[in-house]
Amino acid sequence: MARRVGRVSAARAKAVPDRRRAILDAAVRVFARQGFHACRVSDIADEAGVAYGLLYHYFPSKDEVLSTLFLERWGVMLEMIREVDSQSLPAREKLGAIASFIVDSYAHDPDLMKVIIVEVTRAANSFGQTHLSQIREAYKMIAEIVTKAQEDGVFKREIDAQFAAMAFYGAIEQVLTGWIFGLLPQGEEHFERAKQLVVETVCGGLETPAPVST
Amino acid sequence: MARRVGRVSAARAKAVPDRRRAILDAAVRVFARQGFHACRVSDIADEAGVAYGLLYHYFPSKDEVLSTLFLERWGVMLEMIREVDSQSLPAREKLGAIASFIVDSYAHDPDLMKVIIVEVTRAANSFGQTHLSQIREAYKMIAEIVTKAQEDGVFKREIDAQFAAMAFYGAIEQVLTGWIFGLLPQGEEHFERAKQLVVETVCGGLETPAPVST
DNA sequence: GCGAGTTGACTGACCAGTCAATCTATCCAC
DNA sequence: GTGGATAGATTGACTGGTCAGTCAACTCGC
Repeated sequence: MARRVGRVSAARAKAVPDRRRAILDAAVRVFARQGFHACRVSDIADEAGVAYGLLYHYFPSKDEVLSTLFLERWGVMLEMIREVDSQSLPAREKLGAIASFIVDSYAHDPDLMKVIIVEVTRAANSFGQTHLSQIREAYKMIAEIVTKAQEDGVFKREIDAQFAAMAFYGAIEQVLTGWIFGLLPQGEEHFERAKQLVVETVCGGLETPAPVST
Repeated sequence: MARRVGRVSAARAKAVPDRRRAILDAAVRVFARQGFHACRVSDIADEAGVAYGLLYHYFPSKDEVLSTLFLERWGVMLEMIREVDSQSLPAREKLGAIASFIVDSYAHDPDLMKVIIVEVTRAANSFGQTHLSQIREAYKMIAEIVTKAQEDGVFKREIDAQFAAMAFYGAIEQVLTGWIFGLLPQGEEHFERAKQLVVETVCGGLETPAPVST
């Protein structure tokens, strides 16, 4: 964990290349290109321009490299959802913020999101199992937003919040998957549109028919 | 392919155990339990109660076993969608039939659906790539149903049909994933409810606000 | 000259796929 | 109906290649 070296005045940080970071960044590219199982540790080392053994200086195993990548990013997302959740906003905007964050994450670093989704989030037999509690945490918070909206009468009560959360998250992830597989057009405007569409579609189906009366 | 032996009068078929089938069935259980990459070919042979080498008598490779399982089932689904598509039904009912079929498939053989989803449909770097055209075919037909409904004015036009198809299919697959991961309650009544919820949610969001006028 | 950082050849385990041997059902010649 | 031939089904020990992880040696800044 303790990455700080305390050796230099932080200003000269550039001069000391962060090999650990280089390895993580290289791993993202390699995992995205070849997949976790299909790639060799030497592929990561080569991509990082680093000796094979150095990876084991910074990480105890190949698995741990992927886990680190996942936990880093997923942690940011959980924090973001928690942040959004704590504010008092309409459910539609909360869900919109979450959709935005996920889509922006993809737009900003498609490889990383591909790796997280393909190798962790959807890998029910390997890392998905290992990090189930983290993943579950996200679903839980989304479900809470839905429950809250149901209590406020904004969302229909007959739709189970757990299911709604799954459907919402699933819709987003599938759109990302569409981009990952190259099945859906990408680009700034498509990303923006996707955010709206997902929220529009899912919230449209969840909201009570007559938003005027009570 | 030619499984017929022509040796017996088909009535005594029971006496001739279908090893090929036994291997496929065993593979489903093993893949579901351990995952494709984590299991060994000998695990499949053991589970099928068959010698190691026999698997290679019926299949050219371990990969081919999984591909066979996927193509068998996915083919049935494509045929079913095509069938539904050809009838003249409201879009909501068409999508409902598709959701029903997928959920029923899971209810009927959870292991098989788990394998198909986890190891193929969502495996962007391995089998998902290999069978992309098959997978794409399903998305395409769902998108066509949406397009048709948009032309009829039943669905909003501002939502891209491709995206809608992805969101719809993604919502279902995520609900299955919830069951697979043990995050969502299972059982006959939950399965029935899930069908309604997915259709209700997604169609609710896609349909034009005022279905009365026009 | 100390130690963290770095190197890459090597090892041990694992496992997909091969193959020669064995088994069994069916058929035919007599 | 008996023996033997034939071919497909079945067996499992073995091979070859792969690759995660180890470790002894080297570098270099302080």
